[in-house]
Amino acid sequence: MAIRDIVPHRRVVLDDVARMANVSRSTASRALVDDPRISEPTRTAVKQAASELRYVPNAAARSLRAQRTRILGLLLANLSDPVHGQIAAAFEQEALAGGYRVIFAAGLQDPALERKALRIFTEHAADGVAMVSCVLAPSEAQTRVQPDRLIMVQPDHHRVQRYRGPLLPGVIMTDDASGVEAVVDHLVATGYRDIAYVGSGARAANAVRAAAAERALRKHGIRLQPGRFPSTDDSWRVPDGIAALIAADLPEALICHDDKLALALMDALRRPGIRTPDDVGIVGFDGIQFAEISNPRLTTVATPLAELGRLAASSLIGAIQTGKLPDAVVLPVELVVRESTLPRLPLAAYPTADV
Amino acid sequence: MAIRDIVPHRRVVLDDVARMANVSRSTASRALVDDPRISEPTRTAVKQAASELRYVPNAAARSLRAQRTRILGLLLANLSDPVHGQIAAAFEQEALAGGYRVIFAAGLQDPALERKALRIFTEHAADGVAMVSCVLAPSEAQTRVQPDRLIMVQPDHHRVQRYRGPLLPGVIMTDDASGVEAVVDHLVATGYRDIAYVGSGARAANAVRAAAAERALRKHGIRLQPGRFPSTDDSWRVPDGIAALIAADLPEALICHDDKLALALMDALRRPGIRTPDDVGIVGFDGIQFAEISNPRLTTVATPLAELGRLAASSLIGAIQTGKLPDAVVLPVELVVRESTLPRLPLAAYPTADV
DNA sequence: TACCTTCCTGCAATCGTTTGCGCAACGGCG
DNA sequence: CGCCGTTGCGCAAACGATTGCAGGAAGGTA
Repeated sequence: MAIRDIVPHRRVVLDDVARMANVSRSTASRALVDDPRISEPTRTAVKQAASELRYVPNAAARSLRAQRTRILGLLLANLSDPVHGQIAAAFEQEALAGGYRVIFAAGLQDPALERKALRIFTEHAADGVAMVSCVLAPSEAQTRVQPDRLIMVQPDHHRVQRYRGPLLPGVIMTDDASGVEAVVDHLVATGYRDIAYVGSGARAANAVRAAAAERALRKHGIRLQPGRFPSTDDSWRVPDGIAALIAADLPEALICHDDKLALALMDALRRPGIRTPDDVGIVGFDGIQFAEISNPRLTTVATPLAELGRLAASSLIGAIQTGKLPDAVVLPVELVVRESTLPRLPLAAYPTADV
Repeated sequence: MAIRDIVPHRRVVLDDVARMANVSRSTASRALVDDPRISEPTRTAVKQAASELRYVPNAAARSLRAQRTRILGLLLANLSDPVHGQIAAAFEQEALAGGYRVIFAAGLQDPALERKALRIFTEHAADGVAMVSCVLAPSEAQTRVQPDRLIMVQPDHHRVQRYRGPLLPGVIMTDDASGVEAVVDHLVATGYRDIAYVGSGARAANAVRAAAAERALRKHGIRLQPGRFPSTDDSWRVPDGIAALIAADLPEALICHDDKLALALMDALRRPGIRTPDDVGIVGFDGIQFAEISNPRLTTVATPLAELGRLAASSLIGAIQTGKLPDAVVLPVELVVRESTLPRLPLAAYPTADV
């Protein structure tokens, strides 16, 4: 039987394959998934027919019947953000390796958008959902998707809020508090005393990092003036107005909410003529790749971005298969000291540990 | 009838809604989509029941019957890349606004991965597919997914290869050649003569940009030595070896394959003590946001990244609805001159046009 | 009363798979 | 020869929605 006898102008379906192989639909289906009940010659014939016809199974039909979609929903703050880009890439790769597809949505720190995304995931009956840096309360999220198929990635709020109870399963946290503490210790050890925090208004992690900075500084007997400088919005440029404000009341060091802000701030401060690290030390958070090649290279707290994505995906897949969500985990972060918080030295004298 | 009488521990389906509203499944279905045949009171009752039961339609069942999934497949080079992140974000947003969901895959410049992704899109019966910066030949891609539902985003090869024939519909191109030409004109006008190109081996756009640089330079009577410097791989660090090579044979200006490479190269050249722009002019390509805040700020060719994403999505949706792919289009790019190709001036004297 | 519209609703088929169950055919064994 | 266990396959029923078609009720007209 030739291909053209079977294929009109319609998608090839399982029946076509079965017909070509002279077996029933059920046999064809079983042969394609290597069901042991099917004999070797039949299996071969079916596979041969399938490949000849370029048969591609229909995921919707399969999902409908199997009650399993092999789709993972990934909801994150912002697709274009380098931090989330790295997480997303790792998530996608891990999911693909496990045989799962990923459907994405950006929450943009907007609860309404996040709800909408969760609804979409539910419509598509995603087998699992991961939320990264979202603003929706975990309790609400759990009412909107199957709570035992939900992974949330977020900073460790508990540590800062001196929370002692048991942790929710399925939460993957980064130890932002320790990171900020390491930053403060480093700054103080380097000789900085007048230290300020600059936040990025819209971001979910802001409160945690700011509070952690406050506590860590207090440990050294240094007081952080809350609200000393206004928070910036989430854009790539720090307004000249804010830069001028900071320039007029210049601390010795600035802890920034994240790397992007740190880099943007370094740039904005160049206009009023303030140099890093000569005039002010600057440190970021996240450890994005641009921080490694900025000028000066940026001191930051490296978070395991790829690991976060991988772990979220693999935890989810594990939860789907075993029905059990992994316990909450707090991933360590690492202080990476680079040029932006060091007294100016000959370039060759800079530490090269991270190169 | 109370909710608990109807909902055991199973997902709510249309039948449940129908039963609660005392109508048939078909009436319930029609009421939910505001079919004019359904009377007002019935419609209201059904909607009331649906919301009370928190009914969410099953996308798989709907797609199966309707032969339309409202899913768009987006295949791009690299999810974690800032360039593609911006495109992806815009694509997702536009798709969502049009009522479409996006399923992603990263091709990583690997034909095998790209084929696999296309197969996945086919399995999910995506209504449309967009490929951004992919390496698969358009002709092959067209055999693997419905060719009239396929958008490809890529640099304009034709311009460089002096191709004169008709352009394939459904292709969205960026005018890389003009961009590079503008760069060269700018460099020459600024006084640079000894100009080299540094490529990034794995990237698809590399050949186009390199060839365009060669042609543009020839126009000014300048010869580009092909292979003067080795291509880098796609990483964030330029190996010290390559930096040393360049330092030893330093041109007056370097045209880099993209912004990431340009920034990485500026950084790598700092170690042998070469400063930008004092010792060498450097220019990138793409116009990523970090190029606006690097030190020095980077001269680059801004490509309309968000527009690319939006246009890809809206073209696709248009093609799905009208059945007709839009004609090929070439989007203009724009030279943005910043500090990295200017003689060192007092900071205040720099052009601020793009600030 | 008979008949025709108009409006609203329900029946049942359909989309393309997976899968529980039943049934032949076959060979071995007593 | 009769019985039984295996092996290999097919029948038909799901999964949850959409939709062509038909039918019942209500109202108007001759």
